[in-house]
Parts: sequence; structure tokens; C-alpha cells
Amino acid sequence: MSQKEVRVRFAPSPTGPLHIGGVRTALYNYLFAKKHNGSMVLRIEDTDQNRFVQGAEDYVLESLNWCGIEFDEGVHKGGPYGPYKQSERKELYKGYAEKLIESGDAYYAFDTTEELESLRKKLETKKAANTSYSSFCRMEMVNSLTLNDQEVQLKIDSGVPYVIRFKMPENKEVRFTDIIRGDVVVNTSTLDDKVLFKSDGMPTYHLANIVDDYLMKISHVIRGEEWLPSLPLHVLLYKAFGWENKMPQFAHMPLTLKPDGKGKLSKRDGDRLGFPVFPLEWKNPQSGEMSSGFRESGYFPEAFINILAFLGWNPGTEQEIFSMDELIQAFSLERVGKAGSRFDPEKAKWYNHQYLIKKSNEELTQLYQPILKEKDIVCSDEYVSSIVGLIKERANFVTDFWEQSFFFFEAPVEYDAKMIKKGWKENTTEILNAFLSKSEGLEKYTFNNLEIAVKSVLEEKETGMGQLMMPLRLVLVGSGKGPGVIEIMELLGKEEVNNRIRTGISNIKI
RNA sequence: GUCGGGUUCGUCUAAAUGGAUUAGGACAUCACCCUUUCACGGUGAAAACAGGAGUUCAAUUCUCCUACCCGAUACCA
Repeated sequence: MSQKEVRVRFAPSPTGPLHIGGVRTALYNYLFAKKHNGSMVLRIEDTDQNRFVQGAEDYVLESLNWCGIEFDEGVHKGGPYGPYKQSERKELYKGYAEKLIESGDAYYAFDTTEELESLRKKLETKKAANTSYSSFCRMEMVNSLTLNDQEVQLKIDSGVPYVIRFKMPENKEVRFTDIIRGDVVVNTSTLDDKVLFKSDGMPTYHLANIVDDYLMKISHVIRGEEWLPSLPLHVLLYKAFGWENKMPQFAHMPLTLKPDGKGKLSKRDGDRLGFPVFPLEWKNPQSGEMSSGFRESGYFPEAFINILAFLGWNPGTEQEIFSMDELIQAFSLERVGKAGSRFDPEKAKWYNHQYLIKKSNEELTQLYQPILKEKDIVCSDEYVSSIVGLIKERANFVTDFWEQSFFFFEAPVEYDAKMIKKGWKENTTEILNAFLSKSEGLEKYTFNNLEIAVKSVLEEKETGMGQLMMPLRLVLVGSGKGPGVIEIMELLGKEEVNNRIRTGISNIKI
């Protein structure tokens, strides 16, 4: 690897919300840059004004910010190679396109949409090896290769729309090395004369991308595998511009697939798959349709990043929980796999659980309090913290807390029928009453004292633990779930426990 | 169709440079233990080298073929 400074870029187009595959691309770029003390650039590729979506750019920024992925330069903060939005660089590209015309690597083309369509149909019915605008048919089309200079100039001067196409060399082998894929060879005869400059005055992705990467001194292009097929064109463009020795190194990442393995994850999948595909909630400005986000679903950004990092990469050790700093330390493109990976929602939950149980009760309390507030429940941090300590092991998300702990804040209004059938016997009322009087007599309502009370009731009544604990849980919680009964009683306090026992006794009938 | 990429348990994946592995781990599944609840946790079980040729003393690892999957084939990125 060369000694030159590492500079990478993340270059989304603002055509909608960033999905998890996009976030992963940004993440890998970030990890690589940080690992090599390099810089990370955020460039907005908005060369297609038809597909522009309001709010998409802010969404990208907010998402990456939530993930903890930071940029050194970019649209939002400027930098020495700005502007970082391609629409603001519009004037720049035409000159580069014309340069290629002068050098004979590109040409003007005046063909209309209809002409192009009939060409395609013709080639398809002929079952031609190459069904696109290429060296095989370019001499039959209306372009500056078939027209003389005056004719071309006349058309341009009179305002006839034109595009600039790359003149793909014939039957030449293009070789390149991809950090992830290794050596790839493609024959130019299978490639077409891609449009570099559109009739609306904007460059296409291919031109803008190469020009900007060169101008912004990008050293490594890390992007999705869907770009691999156009890499030969890009390599040829670097050569045509005479920038071959400045060409970045390429790494094409495997795609993120849907859980069923059919196709790459795309923005249109929304919530259909039963889990978010977006980092943040997204409201489609056109349809008003909402798509859920990982953030709103209760994922911690650290967990989200960890999950994404492991989709297609792994450190080669058995460690699975990595902080961002640890990821930076351990990351390398060489350990990125070649095959696409499916997103597994189940494992994602597990990751979140790992981060959840690592957090302190105090921190979780601060996250839980707003949820309680929404339910008009006001409790001290101390009380909530004790509850959190009791339930966090059994939750994947903070949003799971309520159903794990509602009974600490309100008495049960229903009793699980199955549990009644299982645990409520003829003598249950008698046993509960016995415990009730012990409970009423307790001065200090502590775990130890409660345990003693329980034991003495069991001795007096000559009965088993289950005869008391099951009904007790039922009247306190309403179901057969939750932390230990004694822990619950200790937190609930004497008065509340006694009340619940009384209402339970009068409400539960066999 | 054409071109390119890919293929280890259901899923994510590990196993320097071909050589011993019961092909390892994690998630999910199942069983048992713990807990007289539900989870968590612990122990264990089941579970994979796509198929076929070849090279080699030896192939999951190299080559070729087939199958399947993915991507690209736009004046979209």
C-alpha cells in the first residue's frame, strides 16, 4: 500500500432515506479512514434532479450522526475541496467532458429517446452479443463520429439536445485489482458507450464520480458491489484523463441481502420484512407513509453499528461485541468477505440485549423515565433504578421495560386464567390471609424479613412454597411472570402488597 | 439473453501459505439444570464444506465444467 494519505468518501444520492446497507458502507469507510489516520469526506451526488427527495440529505446527516460516524469534510461542514455537493459543482464537469472529446475518448451524440429505443429493440431481436449503444453500432447513429464538424457545430448552435458519450475502445482487456475481489479482467467489447454528460447539462454518476474523486484526492473507493460492473469504465476514464497514477484503490463490498436471501435490501422494503431497514424513522414526503427506524425501535447506536460491522466482516476471533474504537482497531478490508450477507433480525435483538445489560441502572433509568412520564407516572429515580436492575436481564430494549415492570406502577386489573387454574386452590385464601397478617405486622419491609415471614407461614400451614408463592405472584403481578416475588414485595412496600392481597382474595374465584 | 461477482450448519461466520480438526463460535431451535413463575444464566443435542471432473501422496482450500444465487446491462445512482 502506498504511503499517501488515506482519504475516503461516502457519496450518497439524496433520493430517499439511507438504508442499513448504506449505513454499513459509510461505516466501513469510516473504520478504514480512522484506522489509517485518514480523512472521511461526505459528498452529495445529486446529479439527477428528477429523483431528488426533500429531506433526504438531512436524513443522511442525522442518521450518521446518530451512529457516531463523523466526517472531516463535507456538505455540512465544508473543507478544502468543496463544494461537496455535485449540483453546486455543475459548471466544472462540462470542461472535463469536453477534454475527453478533444482527446478522442468521447463524442457528441444527438440520438433521441425514440431512436435509442428502436436501436435497443433492433439489437435485441437480432440477439446481438452487445445490445447497447457500443462500438458495434455507434457508426450508424447520429453523433459526432458520423457527422462532420460543421454539422455537429450547427446542431449544437441551434440548440439540438445532445449528450456526451464515452468512446469505449474495441476489444481491449481492462485489468484491475480490487482489494476485496482480487484481480478482475473485462473485455471492452462487452461494454457500452456510457453517457458521461446528460442533455440537461448535468454529468452522469460516472463522470462526476471520477472527476470528484480525483479532485478531492480520494485514495480509496469503498462502495457496494453493484458498482463492480462499471469499474472498467471508471478505470478507463482515469486513463483517458491521464490520471492513472492518481487512481484510487477500489474495494467493492458485498451487498446486504434480505433475510430470505432474495435480492439486496432496498429502500422500498420498508417495514414489510418485520424489522426496520432504516436507521431512523422516515416519513415519505410524497405519500406520507411512515417507515420505522432502528432508533425508534429501541436499538442503541452502539449495538446497531456492531451489528452492521459484522455483516460481511469479522475479526477472526470469537469476540462479537465491539465498541466503535475496538472496531477501528480491528478493522481491515482484507477481512471483508466476498459473499452477500443476509440481515438477521433475531441476532440483531441479541446484540441490543448485550448492550442493554452492560448499561448501568442509572443510565437506563434516564431512558425509562420519559416512557413512564408519557403514561403520567411519576416516580423517583431511585425507585425506577431498582426496578430496572430487576428487569433488564429479561429485556432486549428499553421499550420492553414497561411490559416487564408495569405491575410496579399499577395494581393488576386482570388475573391470568391459566395461572388461577394452576395455582389457586381451596385453601389459598386461608394461606394468603395468614401471610397478610404476618405482612401487616412487619416493621421493616426488607427482603430478609419477608423471607422469614414466608417461611413461618409455610411452617404454620404445613404447606409447600408453591402454595403461597404462586397465588402471591398472581395477586401482585396478575400473571406468572416477572422477577422473584420477594424482591417485588420489597420494592412495592407493605401497604401496596397488603392491598393487592386483599383485592386479590376478594376478586379471584375458582 | 449478455457480462461480472458469489456459493462452509436455517442465519452471520472461523479454520496462516493445500496436510491431522468429531470442520470451531455466535444467533435461532430442542433437551436438561437453575428458578416452585417467566426470563436470564449454565450444560448438552441437532445442524454445513452446492454437484461433478481434474491436478496432487494429500483439497473445504488450486483448475475446469454444471447448478443455483446476486449484481449490472438507463440521458438512476
